[in-house]
Amino acid sequence: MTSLSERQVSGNGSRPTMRQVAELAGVGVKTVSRVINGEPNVTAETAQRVLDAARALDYEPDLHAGNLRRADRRTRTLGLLVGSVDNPFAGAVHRAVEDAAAGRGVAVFASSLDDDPQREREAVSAFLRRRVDGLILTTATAKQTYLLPELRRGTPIVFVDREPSGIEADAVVSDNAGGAARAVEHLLSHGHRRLAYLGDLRGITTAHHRREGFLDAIRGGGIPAADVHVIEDLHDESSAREALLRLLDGPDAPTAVFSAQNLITIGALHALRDRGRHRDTALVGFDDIELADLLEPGVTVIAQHPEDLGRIAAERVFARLDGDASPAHRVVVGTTLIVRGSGEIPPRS
Amino acid sequence: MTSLSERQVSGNGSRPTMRQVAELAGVGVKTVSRVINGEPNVTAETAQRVLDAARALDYEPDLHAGNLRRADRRTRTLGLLVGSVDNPFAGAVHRAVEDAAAGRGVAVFASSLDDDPQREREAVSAFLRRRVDGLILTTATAKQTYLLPELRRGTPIVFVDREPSGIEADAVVSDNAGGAARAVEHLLSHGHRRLAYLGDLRGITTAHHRREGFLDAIRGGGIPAADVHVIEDLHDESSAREALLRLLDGPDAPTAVFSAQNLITIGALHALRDRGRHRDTALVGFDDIELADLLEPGVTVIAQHPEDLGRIAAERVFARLDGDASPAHRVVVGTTLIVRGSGEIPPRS
DNA sequence: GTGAAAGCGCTAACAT
DNA sequence: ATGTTAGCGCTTTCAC
Repeated sequence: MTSLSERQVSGNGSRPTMRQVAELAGVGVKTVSRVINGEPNVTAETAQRVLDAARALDYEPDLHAGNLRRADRRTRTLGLLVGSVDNPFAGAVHRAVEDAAAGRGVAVFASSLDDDPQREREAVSAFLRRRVDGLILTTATAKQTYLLPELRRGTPIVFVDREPSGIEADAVVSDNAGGAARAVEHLLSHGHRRLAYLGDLRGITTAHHRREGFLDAIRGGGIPAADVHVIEDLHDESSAREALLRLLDGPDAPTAVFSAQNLITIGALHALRDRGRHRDTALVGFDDIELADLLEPGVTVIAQHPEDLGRIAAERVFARLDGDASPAHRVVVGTTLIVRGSGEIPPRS
Repeated sequence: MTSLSERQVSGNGSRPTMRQVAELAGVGVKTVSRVINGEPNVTAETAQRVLDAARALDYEPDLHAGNLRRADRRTRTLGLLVGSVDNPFAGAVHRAVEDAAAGRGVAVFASSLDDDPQREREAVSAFLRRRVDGLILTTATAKQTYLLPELRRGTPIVFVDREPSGIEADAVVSDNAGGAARAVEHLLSHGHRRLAYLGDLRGITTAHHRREGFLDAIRGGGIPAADVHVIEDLHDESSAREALLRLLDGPDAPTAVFSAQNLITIGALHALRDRGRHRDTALVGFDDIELADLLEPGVTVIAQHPEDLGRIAAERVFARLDGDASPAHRVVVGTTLIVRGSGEIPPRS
């Protein structure tokens, strides 16, 4: 009859509004609003009429429209920035954040940065335009001063895995230096003196701390620096593999290797296999890897606890949203040495 | 001075609006809107004044507020539902969806279902309330008729990995039956007759198709059904491990095993190691697993291509959003047999 | 090239 | 217990 509301989209396009629900139920919009939001002062009977109407129309309230006027202006949405959602470590962090958020009716946006600072800026902006209530990030930038205005505005920002720089904000990180030192001590205790460090891009704070922990322990063990190979700026499996192959083929091949990151560990494992040296070269990896226990030898690792990192980071966000105005927290999550065989191989004599 | 705008939140709480940017730039809001959205009819000079003001205030436009009145009503947001963001298969799908979406300025919500139908309903509702432009889901429900109203309304809904039921919608799935059959043929060609099938929950369509493919190939190979163990309703590593341990310890232990899912494969690998049977029992897994090439023997698998599934699913969503009103597509992505050793072990004689 | 007014779907504040 | 009015931050429409 009326041609006013005709649409030419592929579906019929129309989404029921609260007004339509109100009309069908024969009540005012505010009554519908009360029912949908579980507010008091509605008789059970009216409430039922409203719910029936909503059901009949397959009504879903528009959260964003409501937010525009709502006092707390919460979108019940979080933004998570990680290296890549495809990485097992990030997946575990993500899952923990999601679990903490789901209990509060909060949905999670995720974005992969591939350690590209430019992507971080864009992803943060995309999330802020969507008015996320908080941000959890494994930063890819050297300094995060660009977040200062947003932080001052009251948006909870929590750094996970990597520490912030140029900004005082909550951070939840692994004990990178301690874990790396523990790996070295473990190798030294098995008699090794010629060690190699295979590390990630130097600009990444975790890589820096792991390297420092490694070198501190080397010094503490009285090992001359000349006996140690420090290879950095590796960033994926293939570069790590090639780097270790070069070491194995060169003079003074290490008798023990510390690989400072999961992909680097996998690259190192490949290199050792390539040269048939996996049974006479010790290896300890930082961050646990899938199936490490089924390899021969099993891969000894310094395991991180990504579930804890993610959960605690999410809890920090919610604490801030709940009004916690205390100074920036820095939470350090311990690492765990998991002995499986590769780290206990003695030096070749 | 004015106490009207005082807030008691921890930050100063105020977020600049387009109006404030307009005032600072000395122009009307509509002009700011034009600049922010890259619309024509603004002189370069005015545009610069607006951009300067926006920069000075650290202004981020409110996408949702704009959407309320905007003609296309697109939030530039997608909802992705997977088994768990912590699973490598889901991670790869997720990453592919994200990459396809990022190019279009679309952000992605992800949610883990743990194969719980109830969680699916809640997650879908949470996404619809946030007005996602489209939905990509690895469904956990037996029937998805509850999505019919939304689909008719024009919201693109694409099923990935598992086929829909009770609803005609786009679907992108692996060739589950074909891949499973290929696994069986491979095992039969190496002389096996006593096979075992270790499968996921029967309610899951992929599990069903893999089982059918397995049984078809068994029949095609002239193997009597009595020589085959079919174990179903396994759903994680530990249940798979225990199930295979029981088979290995029982009479008529299989000489070859087909594990129909990545976690099941890992459980099976553990069981074989537990009994020291990994070198004399053949194994082919469905879905590739990390480090499969470094195990001894290497793990032969029917690899899926999760990146393709995710990318194609996202492309379907965008095609629908761009007006494609053709009947529901069903895209089948092939699988790849990767020979690594475990699948080529001959039967014990 | 620019801006004022109306309105998107909802909630706050204030009726009744 | 329920409804009415204004307004959230933006885009649309239309005037200049």
